[in-house]
Amino acid sequence: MPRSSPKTSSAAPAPRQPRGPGRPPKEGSDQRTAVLDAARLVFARDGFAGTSLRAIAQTAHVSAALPAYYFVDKKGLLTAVLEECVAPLVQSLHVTVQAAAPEPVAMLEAFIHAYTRTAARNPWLPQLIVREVLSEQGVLRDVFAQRFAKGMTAMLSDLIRRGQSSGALRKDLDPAHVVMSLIALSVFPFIARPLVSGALGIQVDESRADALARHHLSLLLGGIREEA
Amino acid sequence: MPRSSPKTSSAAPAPRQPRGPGRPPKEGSDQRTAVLDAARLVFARDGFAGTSLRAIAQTAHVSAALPAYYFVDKKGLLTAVLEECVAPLVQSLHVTVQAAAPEPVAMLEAFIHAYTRTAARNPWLPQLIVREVLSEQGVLRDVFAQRFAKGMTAMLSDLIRRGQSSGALRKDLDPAHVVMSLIALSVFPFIARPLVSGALGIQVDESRADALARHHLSLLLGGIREEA
DNA sequence: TGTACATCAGTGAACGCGCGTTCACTGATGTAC
DNA sequence: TGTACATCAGTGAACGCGCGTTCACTGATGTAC
Repeated sequence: MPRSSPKTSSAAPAPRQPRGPGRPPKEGSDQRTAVLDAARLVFARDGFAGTSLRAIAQTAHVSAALPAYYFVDKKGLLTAVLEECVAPLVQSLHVTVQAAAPEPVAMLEAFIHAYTRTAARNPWLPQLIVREVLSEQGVLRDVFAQRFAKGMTAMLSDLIRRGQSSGALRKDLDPAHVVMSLIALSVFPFIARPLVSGALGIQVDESRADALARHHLSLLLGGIREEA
Repeated sequence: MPRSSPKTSSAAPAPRQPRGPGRPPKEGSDQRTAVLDAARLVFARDGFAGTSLRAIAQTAHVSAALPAYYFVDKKGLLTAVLEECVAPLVQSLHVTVQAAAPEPVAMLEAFIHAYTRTAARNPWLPQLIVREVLSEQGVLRDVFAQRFAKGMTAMLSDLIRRGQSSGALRKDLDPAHVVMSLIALSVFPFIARPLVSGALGIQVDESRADALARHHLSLLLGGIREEA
């Protein structure tokens, strides 16, 4: 049993190596995936510090030693969740927005709709990011916050600036502040679900995702003040 | 040594009781306060699960047994933080907004400015609330989320509705959704500080609080679209 | 005033428990010949 | 094909550690008389 993650290195489908002796990884084995999925959910629900590897193992119906077997340690498991669960979603969000180019307002609409749908389908995503990546003492703050945040915010900032240049968007607002507000509106409903569904009575689920996105766009573009 | 918080029950200045025998609480003793302040900071920074009572004791420069002595247990300490640190700030926010009544837009401005100033002066506040009270498995979610959230959201919803009736605010937006967005804009910069100051380059501190509030108001009232 | 005593705030050391992590081991699956 | 062996995925039980919590105790501060 190798100490450095055995299957991780061979995670990419081996391109027809000489195939040394020994048993190859069983095709149908999905225990690694089971651990990863359980970790995603439990980390998001209970936080990194509040989660035990035993709880993850139990959720995944595997032995308590398996998480360490595949992911070396607890931090490695969180890293893997970000690499293998978060990264693809962020990447796909990027692609969707770029597909709506070049019209800035259209890209903005694409971002808000795509993000809202993604978050509604994967409620663990915003919770995990905010709690463990964006917060002050987040375990992987510097490593990953930048990795995902830099690209996304750069794209959005550029988008806003182009909108201002073309005369579609107000020029008296600071682009960075607008990006911050844009993210704030999109993200908040998913990280404060109990408040939103409890005190405000707003359902935040997949079926309401588009209605939510439409509200955000309407408010963001037009503001709440009645035009004189 | 009484098991049920010794000083907590006599925290309110005793109104000239018969004063039974024994030593009264030393006037200058502030160890209880020291623990409470340390807890406020460390809970917000590391999360409830990620914080040890020993860490709090060390921060407060008291013995490891003191937190339990004054606050019974870890949950009791968090409860006390909410009761004695959060509640007064929320209360004062209420008062400030009501003082701006009855004009809805003026109250909105008062809320955003007052909240932003409060959060900038007490960065632990939004972090603590979001992480430990509003999140799915928050330790005191049901007890306290409602206690603070219900009143605040009710006031804000009412305010938006009155603004719509008076013709000052757009009637095609759902009041509950507007309240959600209002809170989202105000709260987000403080819970995602590393993102906001890192990737977006926006400083979130006391000196910038008013500028931040002005941006939120401008965006919220007028939207980002250039008027035709 | 002095003396005996009650009560206080606060502590040091220990408790059992659950945690992350380790490791010798197992039995199924493969290869070599 | 059969047999000996290598390697795999995965586990059960144990490790030391830090945690929340407990409790007998201390010495300063007060009261009673």
